[in-house]
Amino acid sequence: MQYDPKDIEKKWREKWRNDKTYRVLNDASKPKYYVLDMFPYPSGAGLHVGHPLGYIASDIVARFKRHNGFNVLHPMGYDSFGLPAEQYAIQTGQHPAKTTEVNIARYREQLDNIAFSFDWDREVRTSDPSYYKWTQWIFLQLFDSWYDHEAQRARPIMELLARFEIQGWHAADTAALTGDVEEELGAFTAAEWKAFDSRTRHRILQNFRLAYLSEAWVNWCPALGTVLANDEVKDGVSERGGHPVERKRMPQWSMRITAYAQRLLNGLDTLDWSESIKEAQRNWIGRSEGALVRFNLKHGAGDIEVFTTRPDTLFGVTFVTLAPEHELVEVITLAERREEVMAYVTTAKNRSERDRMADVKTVSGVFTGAYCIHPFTGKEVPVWVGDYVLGGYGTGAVMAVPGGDQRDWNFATYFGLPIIAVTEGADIGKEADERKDATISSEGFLKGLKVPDAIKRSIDELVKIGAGERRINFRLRDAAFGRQRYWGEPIPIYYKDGVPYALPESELPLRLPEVDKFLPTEDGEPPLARAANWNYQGHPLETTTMPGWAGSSWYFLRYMDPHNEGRFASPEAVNYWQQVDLYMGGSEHATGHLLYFRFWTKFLHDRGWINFDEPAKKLVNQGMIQGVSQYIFRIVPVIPDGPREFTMLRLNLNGIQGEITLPAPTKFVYVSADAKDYFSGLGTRLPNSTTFLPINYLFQRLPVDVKHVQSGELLLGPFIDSLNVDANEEVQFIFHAGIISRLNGAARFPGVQETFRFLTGDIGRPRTEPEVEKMSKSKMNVVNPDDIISKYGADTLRLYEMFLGPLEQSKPWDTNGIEGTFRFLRKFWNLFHGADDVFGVSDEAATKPELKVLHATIKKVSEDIEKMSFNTSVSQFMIAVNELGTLKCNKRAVLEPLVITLTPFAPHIAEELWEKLGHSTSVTLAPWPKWDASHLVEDSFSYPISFNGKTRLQMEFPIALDAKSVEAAVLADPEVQLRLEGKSPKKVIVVPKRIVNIVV
RNA sequence: GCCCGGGUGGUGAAAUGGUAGACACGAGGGACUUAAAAUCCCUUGGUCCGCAAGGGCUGUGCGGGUUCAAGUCCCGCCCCGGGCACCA
Repeated sequence: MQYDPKDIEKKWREKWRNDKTYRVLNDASKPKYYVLDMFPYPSGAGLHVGHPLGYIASDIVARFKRHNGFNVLHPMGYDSFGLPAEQYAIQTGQHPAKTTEVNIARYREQLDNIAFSFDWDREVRTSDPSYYKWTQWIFLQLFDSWYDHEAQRARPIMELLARFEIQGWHAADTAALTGDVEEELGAFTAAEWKAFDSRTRHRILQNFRLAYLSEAWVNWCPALGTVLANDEVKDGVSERGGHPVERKRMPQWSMRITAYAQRLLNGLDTLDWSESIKEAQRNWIGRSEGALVRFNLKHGAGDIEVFTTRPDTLFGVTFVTLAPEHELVEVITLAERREEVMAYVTTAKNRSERDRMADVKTVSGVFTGAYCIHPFTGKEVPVWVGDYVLGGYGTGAVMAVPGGDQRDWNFATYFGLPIIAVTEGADIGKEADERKDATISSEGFLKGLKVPDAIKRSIDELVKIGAGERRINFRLRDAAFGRQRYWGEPIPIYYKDGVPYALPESELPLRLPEVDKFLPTEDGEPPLARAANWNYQGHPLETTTMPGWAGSSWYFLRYMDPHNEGRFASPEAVNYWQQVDLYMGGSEHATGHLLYFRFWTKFLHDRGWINFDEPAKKLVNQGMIQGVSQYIFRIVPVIPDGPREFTMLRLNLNGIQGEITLPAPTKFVYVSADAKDYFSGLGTRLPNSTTFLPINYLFQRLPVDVKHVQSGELLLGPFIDSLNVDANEEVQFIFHAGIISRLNGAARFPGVQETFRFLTGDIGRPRTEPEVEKMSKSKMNVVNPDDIISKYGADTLRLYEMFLGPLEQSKPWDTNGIEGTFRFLRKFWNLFHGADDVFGVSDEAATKPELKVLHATIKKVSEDIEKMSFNTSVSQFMIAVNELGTLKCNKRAVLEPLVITLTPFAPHIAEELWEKLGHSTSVTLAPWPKWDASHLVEDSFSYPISFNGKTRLQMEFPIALDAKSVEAAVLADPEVQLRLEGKSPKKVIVVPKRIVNIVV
């Protein structure tokens, strides 16, 4: 029997399913290993070849650990709430739950085809009420918690209430209770607290809750009645529809992730994650040390607070800039400047933040007419508004030091504001001096100090005169948690007198209501406002839903105990499975998902629900699989029905050779990539001064479906079929050697009647031009694993994806090499089958060379899996099969252990052969073979003999021979002597079992 | 601008400081076959010398350095990919 994956793979898929081979029990008697993949969003496009790359790698590790006696948790599920399903629902009216269901079914089928060892009994879906019940429950815990910065952990809000009743709240509590990173709060005594009405108390508590309602800036699009993400806004209008967008402050549910900023930063040091991901998180958290400085206003009470990392440059301050959103803008602007300032503010703040940040070149701003007082010099400092200052970062105001900060310099130069040099050796006529190792040269007490000393000294001075203090600032902002959307978890909150209250736990899950349309209401309320009876005991329920990252922030816990109805997971399950041992996923989640994931884990730990505070010990990012698009070129008439006849040059390998008149060129004139250069000067003159194409023809580059391309050549038949041309319509191809065309299915070379076959055989096929880029439908370069599986089988796909190269490296998907892995499997199969294709293995004892191959393979593959170097393990398997083939080895003693080692990579073929070898239980349960070093010992080693590091000849010596004897033997060799030309070597280096190097 | 990756044959790639290019694709040649498929064998970094056997030189983005020995370590550049950012 020839190796035929089709039947084998189907057979085993069914058997695994029926036998529940991959079921995992919480069996505390075995050591555990938790392998987790980032679960997919089930999009309508289905799985593409990029998805399985990580899944296959983690599956190999999971299976390997299982063979090595671990109880392995390796689950899969779906991040099934999300925008695409909702958009589709808006367009088609289909309920997102329905389309999600259909998409999941397709994903499941595709995943099953690749033989992942998932325990599907543990599948979770974030959109399933039995799952989101617990997402809502965690939300309620967050709502019920505050962060104690002294104890560095979250605590129940009750404990804060108790504290208020005894101590009230004082300015001195700011550092302890809000960690200096949150909003200011007015002081109150214990007596005052007790006297507050419930509304006031709730309002105050919002400042402490980890899930809280606050005013936040959003991109509001009145026409769409919804809030847009930064990247949905371009040039102040919505990307879809081009409707105006305004920045608006709206009540929003937020997560106080900033409370965890320092711990999220510290925790990184304990994690076995890639340095690039950790660095990305560090940058995102963006801790900076500096000072808070207060500039008193010249007129009226109050001050402008600025945060600066460079208080040492204070003497260089020549103005202060406020963000357009800054609340003081309206207060301090002089009446006569009001109109101009407000006009600027309106335009500036309505630019999206991304726009403002991306546009470095344009400087814009306006003078408020107001002044503040420099804390050290007492001089008046003008206050400006500029959109280079962002409202959401720091205090929303900067002290501008044009001599020390380039952005301030640009602003000052543009508006003609004074620039003072702050550092020695600065050339402020050209640019700001941002060096952090400079010496301060400005006037005052900082003069002559190095920057770090000057920073310290300036803060001391600020504290002394009460104009500022040391401050740590984080770039990280609290995460917006509410979404004006339908397809997400409802937030379990109801409102009484406008005050938000937690829904009782017994009311969970708060199910998504039915609505007539998935659109906002006419007055801009989110879709949930359309639901009938959307209230709790007569009180309105929250109408926004949770963002996509809510469900994925804790899913790793649910897999541990997915059907528990009384808790998100039982303490026993959590204690047993603990952290994820290996987390596999894309690096695009570096700052989104992975940060929230860590945040929720820390929170659940603080409140005592779990006993660890990082979700995943080890993280591996699989590289991106890019698509290889294929482009062909086309000549199209600019006027579709205009005159068609034109003259072209006849081309061949030597270039241009005569003219061809195409009597009736059609709309389908394609140009092979190897001839495209002749068209580069389109409409202009070619080197021999003959116009090639009339000016009213266009030369286009367009992608062709990668399915219609093989080895860089266009497959004419399938391609022409895909064009939907009438059978009598002509399609022409121009390429290097000439022109071919097809009419009525037959093709002819101009002037000569020929068959199609002649043309493809003789002239070849039109070449396409490849380009590596992101996989996308529009580029027609999406490769779906199903096609490959139906052609070669899942085992080949698994092996090939691993063989492509190092897991973490991005690489283009290219099936050119896939034959190699398929051939390998066939050769592997043939080792067990005689020339007549009948299964047969021998029970003879293995020979020494056979054992060497076997043990070298076990060793290499075992070590490579631990290192996640799967491409090299596949190579080792190939080497083993080639060598065993040469040795004509069909011995059970060699092949049986080899089958086990191949199982993690190619489980179907391994199961089939294992069964043929006479086993009745699954090979997935077989213990991993141990390699024995004694089989790998060599008797002798062929030393490369090099002269000055250049290898010249080989000499074989027994391994046991010591360095001295090797040296003597080498020098005694006549050929070595010949090369020495009588000279005696300066030095001879002998590295046993490695090399001999003679220095002359 | 900053941060993180990465530059090795025609292609994907391999290489504890120790024989650069394993393994695979592709290409070329051959065997088997009516033919095809499949399989097997040989050649395959570049270049030069040689009828041949064989040999020389050169070669891991570029320029230096350390070392008996560098794809690998150090210094300085260039290029490509990805991420972040008027972050004060």
